[in-house]
Amino acid sequence: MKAPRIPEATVARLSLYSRFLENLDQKEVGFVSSGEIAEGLSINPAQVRKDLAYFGDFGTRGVGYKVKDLLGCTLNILGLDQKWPLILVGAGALGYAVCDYQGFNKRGFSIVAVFDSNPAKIGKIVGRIEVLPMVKMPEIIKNHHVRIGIIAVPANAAQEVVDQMVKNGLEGVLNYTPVNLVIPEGVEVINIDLSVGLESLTFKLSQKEL
Amino acid sequence: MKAPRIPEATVARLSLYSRFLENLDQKEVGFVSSGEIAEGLSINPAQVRKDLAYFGDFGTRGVGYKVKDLLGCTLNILGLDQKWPLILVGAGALGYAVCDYQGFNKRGFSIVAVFDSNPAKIGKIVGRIEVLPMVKMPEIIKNHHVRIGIIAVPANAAQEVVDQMVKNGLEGVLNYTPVNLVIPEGVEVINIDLSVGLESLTFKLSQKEL
DNA sequence: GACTGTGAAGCCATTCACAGCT
DNA sequence: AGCTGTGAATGGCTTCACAGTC
Repeated sequence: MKAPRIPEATVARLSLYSRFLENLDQKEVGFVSSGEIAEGLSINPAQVRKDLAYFGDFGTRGVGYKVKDLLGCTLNILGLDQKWPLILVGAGALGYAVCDYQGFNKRGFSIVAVFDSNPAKIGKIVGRIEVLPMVKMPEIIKNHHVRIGIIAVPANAAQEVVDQMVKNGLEGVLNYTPVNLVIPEGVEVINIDLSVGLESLTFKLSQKEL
Repeated sequence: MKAPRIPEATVARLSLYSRFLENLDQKEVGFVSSGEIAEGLSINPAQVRKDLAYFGDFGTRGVGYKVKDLLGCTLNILGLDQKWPLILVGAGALGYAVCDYQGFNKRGFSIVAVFDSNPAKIGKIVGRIEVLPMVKMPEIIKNHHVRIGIIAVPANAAQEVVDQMVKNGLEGVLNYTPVNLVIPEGVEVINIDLSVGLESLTFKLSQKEL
């Protein structure tokens, strides 16, 4: 595998390709062209080819890409050929939703523990998993070799939570909180903002009136 | 207000600025510089100034921006000086989370109705709101002048839901489903993918090993 | 002195257009 | 004929650097 530095945007799309291919594979489609992928995802075909070509020559000219092979490659590149145990902090409504979310399970992720700082929540069951107190975090992370944590707590608790995660050696954080987390070099954070998109919509609809 | 076409990315950041300013205002901070905003959001200061300058000259050289004024302007630009009633389809865990999400309420959004196609869910209460059957959608949309809908259903139901939304005149859709929705020209869709970010993380962490 | 507003430069990403394979 | 892989062209966004203002 050669690695001439992959654009951020390409990685994000790779995830989309991979899921798209999974669907095709389930429908037992054998081959697919860049044009078909592009249409299914509302992307430019050249974009699809260029993205895939970063990682090697997967396609056959005149034919397209073999679904099974390409799917395997995308999973491989994304690191999904290995198991990624996750921990989740926050047993509120958002935490429940994350546990319940099919997109994680389907792709081989598994949440091995849910934590909450509220004593009233400890012991409750969130999607088959018992909620644990925060003090158990070090132990769980070590025993399950967890590298990634998910933050689904109220905004004012987010920094405190990520500090603990970092202290316990986590290398990646998925942050559902609208907070700009401060983290040391070497830890990766991905922010998913549930409401910025809504305000893009109101902006656009407001503009329409003019 | 002049409008020389605003970059997509600028609009997204405007939402961040606006929330950041709201926090400052609550702390009764009077003035703020582009550098301070930039630091708080991990952005380049020049970026902040350029973004804000698209909409007019809000700042004072040597001083910075007046928090209250700038906050008002951002809200105005984003269209948040008016009420945006929303409907939500999907009374599962994700739907609960969306209803519960403080980011919407704090910014003046209100969900006026929750719909679900599952008869077992009808009549249940989601965050003070009763779950209604899908057939009530036209009536609610008309009576409350709803323009934006939120989709939080399982993936396989998403297209069907958006079709109904469009048929009933909605102009904007916030889609939490990992599905590429097909919609007619003139309807705005924002996709928020809860899991793509996680796969960016696994990609990066996998690369680290090399 | 401090900070904004902005042309110019630089960088990244997307799209085009076509050569090359099957 | 059909579709991939890719240099070249385009377009958009970000950053720099500095003139202008308080």
